[in-house]
Amino acid sequence: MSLQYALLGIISKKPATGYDVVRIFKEQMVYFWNSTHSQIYTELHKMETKGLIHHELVIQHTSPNKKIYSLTDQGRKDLVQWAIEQPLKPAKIKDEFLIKTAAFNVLTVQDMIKLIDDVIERENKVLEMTNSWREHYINQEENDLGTMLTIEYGIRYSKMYLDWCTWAKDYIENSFLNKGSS
Amino acid sequence: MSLQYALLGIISKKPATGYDVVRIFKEQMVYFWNSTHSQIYTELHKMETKGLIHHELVIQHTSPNKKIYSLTDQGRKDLVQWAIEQPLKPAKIKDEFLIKTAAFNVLTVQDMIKLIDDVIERENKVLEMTNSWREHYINQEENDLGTMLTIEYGIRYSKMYLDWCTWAKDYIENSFLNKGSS
DNA sequence: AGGCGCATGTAATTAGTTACATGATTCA
DNA sequence: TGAATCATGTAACTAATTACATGCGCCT
Repeated sequence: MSLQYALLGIISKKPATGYDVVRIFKEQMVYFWNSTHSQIYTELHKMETKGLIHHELVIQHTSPNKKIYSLTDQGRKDLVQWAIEQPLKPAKIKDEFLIKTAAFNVLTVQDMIKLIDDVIERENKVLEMTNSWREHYINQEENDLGTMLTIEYGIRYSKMYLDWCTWAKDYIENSFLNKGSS
Repeated sequence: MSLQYALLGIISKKPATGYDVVRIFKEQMVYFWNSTHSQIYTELHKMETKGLIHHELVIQHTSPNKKIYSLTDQGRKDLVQWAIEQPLKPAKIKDEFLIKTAAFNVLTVQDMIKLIDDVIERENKVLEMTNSWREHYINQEENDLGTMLTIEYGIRYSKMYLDWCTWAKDYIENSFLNKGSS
């Protein structure tokens, strides 16, 4: 259900295709939402049936035809009402790396460090992508408040994650200095 | 599937009941995993059938009987193998508040500020809980590396979230100083 | 008397993932 | 010539949520 509001929110800024939404999720929203193209397309169909959005078909020659979705009045009304009236559900996070971290007791120090290094590399890439996306975004005509706020959130999230990784490596190294491994 | 490894990880530290696991998820792991009792009980059944865990039934008089689960050798082996060999899946986050934030363009400034204040209040409570849980935990006999690392992660996460909220309020106030609302 | 903590489970439904399916254009 | 981008969809399956179900003891 929340996915529908996520989609309404995205489309509220600018009419978009399902394909656009997929890109937005992974470029700008990885830090707080995720979905797949199959789920998005089916959800858009349902929302159109409910009268929350409608589409305009654009015939293309060099690439496949596309459906550009916009909000209906009902869709906009529902979005606003949800945003201000619906009590916030707590965030739900599934982070496998931290599950592995929680289970460090079954690993050797070398394995721990390797896992952390891998995640540092990964998170650095994400941060780089987000940084460059922000730069590109800021040098544009329109800049949307929601985008400015959430992109800053993403950058802070990545930095916090990376700082914690560095701290964790230190903590582990200190813990095992005069103790040996596992 | 990852849930099974999360459960193996928890049980690897200390034998636990389904009920214990539910508590651990919400006290210590809210920052990186979540599940419900119904899912956990059914998953524990499956894992026992697969020979990853086994239980000891404890008959109680003042409260209901309980099943204390421990890892089998196979369970421990599977956990280690998963931790060191399985490539990390990217974290999946579902944070409704940030979806609302992304859609701030449809709201009034008052509504934005109210939403942020609500989330600050909520996050402060979470941080307090985590802080007091950590203090209680540190003053104990055994202290597990995974727990130490992930609890620190949680505290950093909450602080980052709160800092960002403060920053966002400032940003919004500055944006609308001489412009009016919506 | 009513709610919370302890403790476990199943059934029904919804949400999400993975696999299957197509096809032109562009770039290396 | 092989992979990536654009673009949309359905089918099969797995994961997760919500609702239903029980029952004692303790605290207010």
